[in-house]
Amino acid sequence: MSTSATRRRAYHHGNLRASILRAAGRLLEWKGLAALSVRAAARRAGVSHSAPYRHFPDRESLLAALAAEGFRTLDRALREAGAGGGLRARGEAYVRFALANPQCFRLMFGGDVRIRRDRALAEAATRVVERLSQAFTSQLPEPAGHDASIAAWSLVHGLALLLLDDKVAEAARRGREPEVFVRAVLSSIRFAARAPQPSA
Amino acid sequence: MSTSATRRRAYHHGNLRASILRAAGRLLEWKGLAALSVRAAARRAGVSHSAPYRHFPDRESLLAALAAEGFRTLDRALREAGAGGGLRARGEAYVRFALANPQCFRLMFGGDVRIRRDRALAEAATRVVERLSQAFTSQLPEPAGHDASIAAWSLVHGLALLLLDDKVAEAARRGREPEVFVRAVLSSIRFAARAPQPSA
DNA sequence: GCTGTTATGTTGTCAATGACAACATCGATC
DNA sequence: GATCGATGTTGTCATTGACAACATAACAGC
Repeated sequence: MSTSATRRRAYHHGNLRASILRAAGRLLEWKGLAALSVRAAARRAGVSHSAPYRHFPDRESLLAALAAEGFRTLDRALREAGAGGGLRARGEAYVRFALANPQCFRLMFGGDVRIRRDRALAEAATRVVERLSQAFTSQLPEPAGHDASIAAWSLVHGLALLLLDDKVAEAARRGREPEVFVRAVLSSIRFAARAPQPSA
Repeated sequence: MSTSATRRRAYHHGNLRASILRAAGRLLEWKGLAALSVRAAARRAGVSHSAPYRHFPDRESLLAALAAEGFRTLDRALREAGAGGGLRARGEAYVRFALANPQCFRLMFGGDVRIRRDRALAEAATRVVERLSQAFTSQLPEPAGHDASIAAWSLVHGLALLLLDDKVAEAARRGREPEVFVRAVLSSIRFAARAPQPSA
């Protein structure tokens, strides 16, 4: 299992970068962003407190790598959802990802990591944005379609965050399963392509 | 000006709690949440490094107080917007508040403060939620109205955060002023008062 | 093989921070 | 005017991010 660590705890770890990322990812989801320290990740990976600095210049770079990973996963989820279903399927996939990886989602959009600082992160994020935008503009006429695509993204993004924050009271859910509730909320909206009454 | 500090730097500050809050608020907006340390706030208020602990049990309580203040301000803004205009005015006020107080808004909804832990905070937050919910359910028929109110909230909330995070590319704005852009995006949506139909 | 060079971990250290304890000072009350 | 509780200060500790100096492994060329 432990690649090269099995045979006898070598001085050189073999794949420390990946190990640190795994450890950091678990700490993030289990204990939250505040508890994710470089040193804690190092401890979990079984190396010295400053070993991670060989692979990540500073803490923010480590967070950026985690966020980039998140964007790639989200991108995959959106692609898969888009293959079978339409816009609504994509929206549900977006919210599902957020609910499944709450801390990661918050990291990706929380402003704790400056996206521009990390090239890989910037690219991964841009890809997601473009995918969302394309999916929409291909189905709605310009130029209103572009604004509608922002609106749709805002809708799923906001819903995901409100659910994560537990801001949506239990009462509002009326006992429905998350999946069902999300579908209902997303369905309560129509996009105005041009005239005020598109009537689906 | 400086209330009681003018006459000669008394041992007892007079109104340290408020001073700390002011200092913390400025640090928050100027330097961001990460740079808002208890000690920095104390320095700015001109007191010793642990003086704030007399008024706030820990750092999170200080943040909670700031967030509560934010919720109260937001509540006022929503009330004023609701008096003159309708739902859309409220939505625009919501986004406007977020853009005017980015760090505070993030603090209020970022998950860094556990809302339940602080009574004042919980009440202030609940009041905002109820106001938003009421405004909607009074204009849309139940039960779809309730889901639509969540959708509307999600919409403005998500839009605010995407704008804060700079996730919305310059291109998407097409040179429009923020106010105009927000109005356009919010206008591209209609609420389905009744049966949700699985369209696209 | 041997040696030098470079990438990768380790140990040691520093300043900043959150948190607490022990002490100082003020103001109100009897 | 002595006492006591609220409020502020000083001192201290463990944790953390960050860096420097050192150690070890891997590999190149000879």
